[in-house]
Amino acid sequence: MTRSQAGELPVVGQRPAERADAVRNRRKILRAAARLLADGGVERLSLDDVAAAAEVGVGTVYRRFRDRTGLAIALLDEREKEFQQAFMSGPPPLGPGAPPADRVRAFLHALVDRVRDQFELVLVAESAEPAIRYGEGAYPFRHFHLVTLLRETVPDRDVDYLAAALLAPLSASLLAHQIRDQGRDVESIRSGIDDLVELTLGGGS
Amino acid sequence: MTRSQAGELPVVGQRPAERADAVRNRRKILRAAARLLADGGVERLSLDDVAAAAEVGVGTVYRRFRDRTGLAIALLDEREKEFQQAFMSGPPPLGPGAPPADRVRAFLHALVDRVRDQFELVLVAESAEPAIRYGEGAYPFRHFHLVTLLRETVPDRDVDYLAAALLAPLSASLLAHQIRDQGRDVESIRSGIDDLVELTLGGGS
DNA sequence: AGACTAACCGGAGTGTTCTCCGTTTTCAAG
DNA sequence: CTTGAAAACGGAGAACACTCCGGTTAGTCT
Repeated sequence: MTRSQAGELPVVGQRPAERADAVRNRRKILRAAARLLADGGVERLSLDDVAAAAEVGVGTVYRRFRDRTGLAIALLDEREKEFQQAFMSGPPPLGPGAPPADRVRAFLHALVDRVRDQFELVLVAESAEPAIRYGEGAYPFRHFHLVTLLRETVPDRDVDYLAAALLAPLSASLLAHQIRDQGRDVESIRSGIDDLVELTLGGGS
Repeated sequence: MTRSQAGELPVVGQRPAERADAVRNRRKILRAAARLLADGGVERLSLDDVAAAAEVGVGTVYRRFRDRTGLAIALLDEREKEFQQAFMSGPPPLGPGAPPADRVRAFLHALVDRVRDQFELVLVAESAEPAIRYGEGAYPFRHFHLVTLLRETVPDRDVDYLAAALLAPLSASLLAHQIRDQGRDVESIRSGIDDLVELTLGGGS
């Protein structure tokens, strides 16, 4: 009630644009983090070490990336853009052109690979607060994409919930258990997904 | 190769039975933890504080409960037993007697309440390592229960995977987002679950 | 150029989780 | 009751995530 009187009401996501030194440091930190990660895995990714390797104070790391999970998300975001293009505008069945049910299946299959490629990092990213895990980064896009596809196949259902329900089994945490602990191979997970999609969206034809 | 020669080969889960002081301390810790939890919520549940309140060294807390998530799991396990009895041998539709699809639906509905009742604690428990989160505590029972029900309705599918896929959307983390951040009410989540179950297991009739 | 301000920087400091190991306790066998 | 050893205890300390704030810098306005 005290803020924004009559003047410029700030547009929602309109941030003031980053200063030059801020940009420089963000890059330095990301590069250092990627390097440390390539070496000793996620454990090596202590933010003190990252700060030291980036020749920057810890405070700077936290201001740029909020917390450990924020850094993980930022690292993931780099490859995520390719993935987004693949399912938004790439070749079918992942991209447009194929029947929706096929695209859903292709999307979930691709997601398995995506998670598997950067297991440790995704695991860290998933430990973010729910508001962040599901409200920022890659998730909203993935969810929106699924909602769009589901609207074409089961329009009279709660597509919003169903989309979330289809994404949930692809958490890194569950996949880690199925693959590492249970010894399931990726192929059998794919076919499990196929079962799920066939049942929910019909045989596909 | 050095252990177990000819003598007593140890049975798999056969632990040596807890010593008297161990039992006493375990109880002291659990009571202290429950009390702190009732006061200041999960944040108050720092293990130093728990140890102090239980009049026990921190080392003892960690030996008895492995880590923070282990304590959360132990606290949850107390009420979990009632829940298990409800779906194993209670009245239908949750317990035996109703058609499998109805039991699945009732089970998932009950699970929403279960998670909601102890949101904070479940959130902590879910941050356990995958091997623990899915390999110990409540999860294996829930999964096994679903597998049993699914075998009666979709026997020619990968019921093991499907059971995991039905449990995944009921993570505290996702529910927290849907309820707290998105403002969904529990009723709409229930109906979302109904959509999911109807689609996968047929109309129910 | 000079001055002003908001954004940014660094790193010492705080609180917390978890480990390590010397000491103590339990309990069973003699 | 004594004795021996496995199990448990306690708490100092290491490691780490994250905060706070006095000092610095970039970018803007005159």
